[in-house]
Amino acid sequence: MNTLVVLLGPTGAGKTELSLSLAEFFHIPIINCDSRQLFRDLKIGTAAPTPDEQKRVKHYFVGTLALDEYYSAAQYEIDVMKLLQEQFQTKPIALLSGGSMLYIDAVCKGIDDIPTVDSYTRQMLQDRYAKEGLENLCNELQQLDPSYYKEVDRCNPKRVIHALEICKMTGKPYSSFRNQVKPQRPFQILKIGLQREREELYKRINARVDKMIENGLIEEVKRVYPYRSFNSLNTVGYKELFNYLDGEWTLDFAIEKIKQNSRIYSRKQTTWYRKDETIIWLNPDDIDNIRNIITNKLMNKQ
RNA sequence: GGUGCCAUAGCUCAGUUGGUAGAGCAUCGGACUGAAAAUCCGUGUGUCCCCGGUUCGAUUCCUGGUGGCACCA
Repeated sequence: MNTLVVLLGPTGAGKTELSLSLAEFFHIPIINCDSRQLFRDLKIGTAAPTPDEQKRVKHYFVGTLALDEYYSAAQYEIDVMKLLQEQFQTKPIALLSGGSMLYIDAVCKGIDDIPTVDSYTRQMLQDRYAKEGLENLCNELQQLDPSYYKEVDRCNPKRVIHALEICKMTGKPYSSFRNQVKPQRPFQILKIGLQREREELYKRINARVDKMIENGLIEEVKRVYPYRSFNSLNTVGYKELFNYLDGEWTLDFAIEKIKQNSRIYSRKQTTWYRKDETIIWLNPDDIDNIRNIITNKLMNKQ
C-alpha cells in the first residue's frame, strides 16, 4: 500500500532539515505543509526552504502564491490529493512536511465541502459586524442555524461570522454542510511528530528570530508593507515589524514580540497535536530511528 | 557619613483605616472543518526584604538591619 509520511511538529523543531534528509534518502520530493511559506514574498520571516535547499530536493507548495491570492485548507486538500495521485503512480512513498495543523488534517482526514464565501457576502457581514456588533449577529445565527448556535464559540467573531456567511449565501444552515462522510484515503498515513524539550525549543525559536533579522527580515517586511492589510500578512514576524515601521514599537520590543508570538504559536500547535493519538513522537536528532520506522511502515503491506 | 523615599507574583505596580492580598503583561492550559503563523476562551499559595517589638492577630504600626534610588556633605 502506498504510504504518506507526514512530518509535523511545532515551529522551530527542525522539520525543514529533517525533511531534506529524508527526501534525499527516499528519493522523493517534499510536499510542504506550511500555510505561510506558500506565499512567494514571505521567505525570510516564514523560514521557507532556501533556493539551495530547493535545489537539493524538489519542493511543492513553496512560494506559489502572491500575497493577495485567496487560498484555504480545503483548496490545499484538493491540490495535495491531486499531486499524491500522480506521485503514487511511480513511487510508493510521499513526504508531507510542515506545521499547519488544519492543513495536515485537511489532507489526512478530509474537510467538509463548504462553499467558498463570495466577496460580496464577506463584505456585507464585515460591515454588519462593525455596525451592529457580535451579539446581534449571534442572535441572527440562533434563528438561521440553532444547531450550530448551540456549539459555536459565541465570543469568536470569525466563527459566528463565517457561519452566517454560509447561511446567508446558501440559504441553508451552516451545520448542514458539516460532519459529512469522512473520506477513505487510498494510502496509509504515518505521522511522525518532532518533539523537543520546551526549553530547547524556545532557545531554537529565539535564535532563529535573531537569525532572521540578520538575514534581512526588516527589508523583507518593508517590501511587503504596502500589502499589510492582506490576510497573508497577518503573520508572526510581519505584523510586529509593521508596528515598528509605524513608529509604535521600538525594534527591540518588536523582536521580543516576534519571539514571544512564535513561542505561543508553537504551543498552540502542540495543543492541537496532543489530541491526535496517531502521531508517533520522536527526537528530531534520531534520524536513523526515524528512517527505520518509515521503512518498516513501507514494508508492512497490511 | 547625613537626610528622605522605596522594598508585595517572573516583570511593572496597586492594596490592606491591623483580620495573611490583586491588576496589567509574561507564563501555562484549552477550543478549532473553506481567512488557521488566523481567531477565540480559560488560568495567580506569593517566606507581602530580614530580625525583634506592640497586639487576640502585623504584609500593614514601631525599633534595628540589609538592599535600591534621590538629595545634602
